[in-house]
Amino acid sequence: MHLLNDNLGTVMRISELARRAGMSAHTVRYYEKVGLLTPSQRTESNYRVYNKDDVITAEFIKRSKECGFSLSETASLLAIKNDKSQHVCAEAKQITQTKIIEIAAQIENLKKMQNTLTELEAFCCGGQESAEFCSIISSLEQET
Amino acid sequence: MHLLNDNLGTVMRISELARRAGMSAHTVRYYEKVGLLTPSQRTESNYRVYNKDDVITAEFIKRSKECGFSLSETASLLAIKNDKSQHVCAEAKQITQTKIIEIAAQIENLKKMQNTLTELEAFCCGGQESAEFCSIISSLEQET
DNA sequence: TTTGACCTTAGATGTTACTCTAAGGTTTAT
DNA sequence: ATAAACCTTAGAGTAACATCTAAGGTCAAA
Ligand SMILES: [Zn+2]
Ligand SMILES: [Zn+2]
Ligand SMILES: [Zn+2]
Ligand SMILES: [Zn+2]
Repeated sequence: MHLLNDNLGTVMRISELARRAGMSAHTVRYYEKVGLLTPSQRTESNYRVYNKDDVITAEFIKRSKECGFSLSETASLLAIKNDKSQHVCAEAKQITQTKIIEIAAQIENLKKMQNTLTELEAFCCGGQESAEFCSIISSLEQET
Repeated sequence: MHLLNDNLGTVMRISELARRAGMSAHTVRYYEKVGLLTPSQRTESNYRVYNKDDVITAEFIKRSKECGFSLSETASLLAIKNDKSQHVCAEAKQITQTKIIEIAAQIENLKKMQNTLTELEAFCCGGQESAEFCSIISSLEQET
């Protein structure tokens, strides 16, 4: 039986949802398994059926990930989104601020690495001579 | 039987090596399993025995990790360190440059996240009112 | 009607780097 | 002698996030 003659464009199966949200169907099923994205219906033959709201949810997840939120943090944000009247701004802002701090720490750490590596690199000739006196290797060997 | 009466200070068991290199004994065994750090001997009762060179290797691994190298990249660097005459500076420099580029990309990505999050956060009141009009949630919901 | 695209499930696999457990043997100090 | 502290192994578990497989069912079109 055809899925949705009178719903064309508003209702879709997994591949179309995945395409629209920019993820694979595999990933969509995975998100369902971990409770992030449940299809609103099933066909008689048990195919997942998604609607416009599901697309919004899928895109929400996508953007949340792009902002650096983990799936578990995304779940918290989705819970707010899905029942806004039962949640307050403070919750969303808290999650966001925590993430900002976390990312700042990661950036700091990477910058330190970057500095160390740049120093290491600067003194290495990078030529075809033996690594016997390579500054990169000897810096890693000895402390300070 | 006592381990090493005539070797005190130069030879040690796993806990001492771990302590000196700032890692757990578990982790040392793990590094052995993946081929990074093999004890130079075993006692009669099969305890791992490490010497000064092993400490240097363990510290090498530690510093390499702190520079952002993965265990597999660390393995390549260790291979150079352990047979310097058969390797050239170009190899070490190549690994280092690749890592520098990789880290730069990570920093860029995190900075983008940071900017996005900071924008999201700026417009959210963070108060105890309903999340109905929360700018964080609605930004994640809609595109652009 | 048959091909090919699409869908279903449970569950295995992959990555990176550990971290821990169980069940037991060894060493050292009191 | 016995307890505390240490060691051994194989293998399971963790985190985060998928990714893939096998074995099969469904659907639309040529
Ligand atoms: Zn050189
Ligand atoms: Zn060099
Ligand atoms: Zn508000
Ligand atoms: Zn808000």
